[in-house]
Amino acid sequence: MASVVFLGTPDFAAGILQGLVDAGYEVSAVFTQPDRPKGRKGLLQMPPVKELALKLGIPVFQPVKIREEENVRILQELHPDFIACAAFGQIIPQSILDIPLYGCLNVHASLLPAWRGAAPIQWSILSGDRTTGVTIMRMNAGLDTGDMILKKEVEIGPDETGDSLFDVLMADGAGLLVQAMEQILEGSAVYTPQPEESPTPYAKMLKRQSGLIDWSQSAAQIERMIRAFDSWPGTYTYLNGKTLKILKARPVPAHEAEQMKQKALSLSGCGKAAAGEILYAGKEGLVVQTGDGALRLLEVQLEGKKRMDAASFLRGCHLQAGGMLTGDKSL
RNA sequence: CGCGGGGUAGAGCAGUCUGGAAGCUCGUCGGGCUCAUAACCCGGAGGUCGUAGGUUCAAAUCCUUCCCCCGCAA
Repeated sequence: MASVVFLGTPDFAAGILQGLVDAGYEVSAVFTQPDRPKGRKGLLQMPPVKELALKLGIPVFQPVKIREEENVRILQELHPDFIACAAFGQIIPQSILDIPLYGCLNVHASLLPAWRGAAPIQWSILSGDRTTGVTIMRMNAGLDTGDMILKKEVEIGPDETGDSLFDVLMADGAGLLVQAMEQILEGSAVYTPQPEESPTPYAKMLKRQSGLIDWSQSAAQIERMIRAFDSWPGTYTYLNGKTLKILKARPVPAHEAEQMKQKALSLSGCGKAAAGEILYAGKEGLVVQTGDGALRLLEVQLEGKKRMDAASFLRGCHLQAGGMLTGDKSL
């Protein structure tokens, strides 16, 4: 059986690694990011890939920079048939790409050339794509621009979240990677160059702050963001200066939204509902005005509190129509 | 010792500063009103106030120990 060196870091990568091992490949070493401080006590925590590798008895390397000569030499001495890479988090230099006999393969969670970059899953949901998928490619020096070997398309359901899509693409990606390796070994693999231009913007890496809700966007857009960013990086807004995470929401049908708006306006007696204004808080849930349409919040979490459904939240919070959710903590 | 919020009835909270009868909203159970109801009215059940000590005539409340949950930062 061919020998493989695996490069990867998060859960997604661990799933791929498991797939390789299950398929019977001899994984001679794993490279992953260094342990990082995590959690409230700042304890060092190993990346999921390291955890799995240790369990499987595979040697683990955690270079800060894999491109350094020492690591290149280690890889050379391993004489891998393949290098398999999934969400490693570091750029792989040409000197390493040249090492494996059959090339350096990457599992990328989009249908390339769409959504090149670090967060393809979230970006595909966020932008409202109906489908996405996973692509196995032979890596080159560019960023997710290598020749494609296999692809699998996956539907994005109306309730799809970043997490649920991760699970699906991880399983499919693992299977597809194994399949691609088999094809390469028997010489039947077909390498398809990517078009130079991607049909989408770059899937930029997300930060915590990416999850701040802009209430002037449409209800549909915000709802997609909530699903796409679940569970990382999550979405949030501010209520009376406190962080309020929004975990689940649904757009309100137009006619219903209009009714609530009129009622809210007659109560407040002034102007018109602003984006972020709470139109309704009561038995029908918690409804917020957006730039286009209204959004019903179904599950929220105030800082310091547990996540809870809107009804529970309102019981303790005594919110009223007219309150504001804002992107500014000081308001 | 990174910063901070919290653990009170099945759920969500108030009460803690200024010790002195265990409360609120919802749910639940029973009854009533109603053509009817998730609406309204009346009544009931349900809590070792996270744990272990301490102070006190008296502790949810003050002091100390420990456990657990959560937000931020990294």
